[in-house]
Amino acid sequence: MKSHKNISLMLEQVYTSTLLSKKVDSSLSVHGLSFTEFIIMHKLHKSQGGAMSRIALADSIGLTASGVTRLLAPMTKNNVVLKTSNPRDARQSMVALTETGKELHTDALVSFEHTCSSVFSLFDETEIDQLLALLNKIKC
Amino acid sequence: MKSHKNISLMLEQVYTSTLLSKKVDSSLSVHGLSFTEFIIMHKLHKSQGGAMSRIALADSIGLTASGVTRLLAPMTKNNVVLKTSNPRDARQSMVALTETGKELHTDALVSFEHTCSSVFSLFDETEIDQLLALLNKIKC
DNA sequence: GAAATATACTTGACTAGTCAATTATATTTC
DNA sequence: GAAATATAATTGACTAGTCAAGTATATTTC
Repeated sequence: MKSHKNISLMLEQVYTSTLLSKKVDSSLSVHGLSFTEFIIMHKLHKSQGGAMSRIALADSIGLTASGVTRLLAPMTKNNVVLKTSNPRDARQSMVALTETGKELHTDALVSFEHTCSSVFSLFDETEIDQLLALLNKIKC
Repeated sequence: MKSHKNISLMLEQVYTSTLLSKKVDSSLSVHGLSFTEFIIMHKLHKSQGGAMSRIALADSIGLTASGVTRLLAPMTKNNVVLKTSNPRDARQSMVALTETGKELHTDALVSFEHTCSSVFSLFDETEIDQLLALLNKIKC
């Protein structure tokens, strides 16, 4: 029966992510970073121009604008990111990595890569592609 | 390069779960339940004998014992679950669904099934099995 | 069978968010 | 171009957890 499997899949999907997040959190803790903070830094690093608005950031990581505001507060205080304004739209405040932030990202990325490859070590490349394709087929 | 894909996969996996959790939370809110509360009720419902210790519950859902204690507090006050003792081990306090809890679970399960089938509507049964198998291959 | 160690919780202090309301600025509409 | 509406971000009040320390009971070790 399909509905039964749907339920198992949902539970398994969320359970797996809970454990994965904890694993990543503990691996990043040596850098003084949480997983979410790292994701923010990584998105900024990858972004065109190196700066993003809070809304763009929130959407890209699946959080609310409010959550992003709160997460950025300590990161700003710790000089990991900085706030600039967008001359085209005075409502927006753009966020970018500082030099310190860039270095921290580079360091943390090494730990993050380690954790990822350990967690997915049983996968061959085809399976990774398969899993990515299946995740993208979920209608969130 | 594989390490690059590992990273994308990790980010995608966690991002998807964030959105899924929000979707389920909003669907269960009409029953006054959070996703985690529903999971607790569902595990109790499925459990042999209908009662579980806090530790068993915590392990089965990927939370800490502490988190479970805090989650159960309001559920106990609202007469959804009840606490009993284990005569074989006085340290343990067992949790079970009340009659109210059983009815609530039955109702909420309908909403949950709906959400699950909507979210996985693009999947055929083979793909569900595939995704389940791949998730189980992750080394959490 | 007493002492040492391990297990099952619980609690205090904290982080990581959410939602609803508010403020400030942009955009649309007429 | 003034009024109505929409968007970006922040804040207050809250829920959902985490970790480290503490308490109570079990188990092991000698």
